[in-house]
Amino acid sequence: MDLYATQGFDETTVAEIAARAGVTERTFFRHFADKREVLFQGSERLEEEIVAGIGRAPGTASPLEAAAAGILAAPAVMPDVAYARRRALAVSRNASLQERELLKLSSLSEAVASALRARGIEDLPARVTADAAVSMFHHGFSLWISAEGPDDLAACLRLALAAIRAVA
Amino acid sequence: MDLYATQGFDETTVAEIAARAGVTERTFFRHFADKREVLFQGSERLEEEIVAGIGRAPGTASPLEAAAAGILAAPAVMPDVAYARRRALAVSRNASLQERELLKLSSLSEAVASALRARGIEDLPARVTADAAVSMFHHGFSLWISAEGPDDLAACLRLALAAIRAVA
DNA sequence: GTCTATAGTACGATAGAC
DNA sequence: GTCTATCGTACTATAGAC
Repeated sequence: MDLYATQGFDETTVAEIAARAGVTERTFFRHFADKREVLFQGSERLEEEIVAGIGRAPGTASPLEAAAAGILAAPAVMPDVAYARRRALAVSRNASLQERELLKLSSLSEAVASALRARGIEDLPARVTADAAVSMFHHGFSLWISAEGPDDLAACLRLALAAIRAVA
Repeated sequence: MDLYATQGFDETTVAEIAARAGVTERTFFRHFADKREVLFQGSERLEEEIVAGIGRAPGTASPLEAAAAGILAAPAVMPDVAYARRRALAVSRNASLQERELLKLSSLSEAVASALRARGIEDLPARVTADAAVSMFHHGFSLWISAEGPDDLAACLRLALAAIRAVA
């Protein structure tokens, strides 16, 4: 993060990162599939937490309610806001990092859809509800790290959910 | 597409593509920013058509109705279903192509959100409605190139829209 | 840990089109 | 006479093969 923040992502080589960490380039690639993956370490953990949150939702909950309950479990595994802002700045400045972020969000959508199908929801409704949940996470998170939104991530997520509900 | 289909994307070099086209590698990179971009040529055109469709929606339309009207303008600029299937197969087999596809969809979402803001809609509602529209496009398109859905793209898009409406 | 292929960039030259 | 298209070469860093 220090190297990315001071020099930029493209201007930072794997050799520099490895040297800073006291290992060789080859060791870096043993731990991370590629140079970008360093910034996406907590993503599986986040996905698991959200899926677990959906599992805890009452059986009477609607698809959107269940999915939203999952997203509201996210704050438990999020980093502090200062790190989140640093990271978001780096991502916003680099298209390839944005691509990777979108792939992670897409993976999250599939995990949510799968959890909804496990609750007996049909395929197409599960998929579009999962997309809505990811939209809720995405814009709630953006609000959180922006200057305007509330300091509390959960409050930001609820604002995003309210906006989604108002659409229909 | 022939090379990607027979050998796979990773196994196809830019040198091979350039040779097949009768130009040099250098010329290839003049036309395409990178190797993946070849498969995403019509994306700006699609974006323009959708934005224009939103512009033609009546002033009385709700945000979701206006956005959906834009998406329903998409079939006018889509390739034939056989090509779409070939292309989708190549993308599904390669993570980096999926990343690029998601970036294009993200760009589409921003364009839709911008068109909605131009209609006087506030920022957050515009963003989540745009995400819903992209979800409609994505799943309608998937249905179209799958074996199950209707042959008509517009009919597939309407099915996706109905599923989104049912969520809330 | 070693070796290597290939994507993609930088800089530059040439030449046809209108 | 400007604009745009092609091509040449040298180079670096990523990432995969072994």
